[in-house]
Amino acid sequence: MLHLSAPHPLDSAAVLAWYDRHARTLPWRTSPQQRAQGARPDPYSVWLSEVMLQQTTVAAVARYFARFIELWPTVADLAAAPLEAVLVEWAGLGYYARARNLHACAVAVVDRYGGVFPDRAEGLRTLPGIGPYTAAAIAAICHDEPVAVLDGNVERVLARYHALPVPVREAKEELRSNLRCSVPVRAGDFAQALMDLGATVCAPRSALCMLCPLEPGCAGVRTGNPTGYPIKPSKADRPIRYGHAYVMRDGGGDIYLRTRPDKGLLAKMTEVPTSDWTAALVEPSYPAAGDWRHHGQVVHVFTHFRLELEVWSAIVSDTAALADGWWAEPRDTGREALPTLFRKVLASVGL
DNA sequence: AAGTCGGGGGC
DNA sequence: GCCCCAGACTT
Repeated sequence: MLHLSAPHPLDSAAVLAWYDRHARTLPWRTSPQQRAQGARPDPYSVWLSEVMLQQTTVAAVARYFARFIELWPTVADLAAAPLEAVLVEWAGLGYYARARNLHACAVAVVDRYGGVFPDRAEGLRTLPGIGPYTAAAIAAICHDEPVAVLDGNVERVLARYHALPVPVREAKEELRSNLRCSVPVRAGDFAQALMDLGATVCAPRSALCMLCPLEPGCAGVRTGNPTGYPIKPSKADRPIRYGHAYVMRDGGGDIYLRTRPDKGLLAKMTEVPTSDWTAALVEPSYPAAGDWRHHGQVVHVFTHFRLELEVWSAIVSDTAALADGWWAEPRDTGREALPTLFRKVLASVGL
């Protein structure tokens, strides 16, 4: 089914001219001026930033990016690091499968390609954690391969430009093939230009069309309601799950921590023990004997459900049954792979 | 094609 | 509160 009534190439020259004047300065970016003088971005930095930026804002990524580059300046350094160290540094950024795939990808690049990333999107696409978007982005930005770089920003720009009459998901491949026809020689700058355009001019709730280099051909402007696009699919309501979290401390004040299962939510990350998370709250079932004290609730919102945990703490003496985890000093929890949820739990008991 | 997978910033 | 973010992977 075709949804682009009159597909025509974008004015890529106008987009590039806009980008030459308005490109954002980002830590992982090579500016259009630098690129014009022959500078090429480092594929490792581009890859690292692209993975971190998946479904994640620039502001949230900046500190993590700097820290990873400081700790692991090359893909070989990252590949040589233990996965546990990578998870510690990723903690708080979310979508932890990205961190596991990041490490697996680094190992694969070293083992399969001698530490050099493939230069074409087709080759990049075979690596863990690199999907259609990321493969295209790396190949375009690093080598100017003329591929369509289609992220959420660009989807919005194109949905408005074409006044796309259906949700993006139903027309994604059509948008991709159409965009491919508009890619100029400066493929990397063009890709970053469209993403900057979506982030600054053609933003989710505001469209500054008078500033947009694509305004002359934009069907969304002609409808009089460009921000009405993209059309959103109906959203499912978020269920609530309930449970208990048990913060245990030994006689020395150390906190009992353990590793979550290999698969599923927050896989392989560090946690404090909790009950199952269920549709209705059940009575607490304390993991060890002690004088248990209630500390109120922690509420945490995940993508597809909302979690409300009752937080309990106790000093426990019989620690024999707590053998699968370890005891950590409160001052050392910054070096544990604790997701934000469990940092909230510790904070609620004053740790 | 739909579901799973975090967390935060902006409004 | 709600929306969305330089998406990938599984089923």
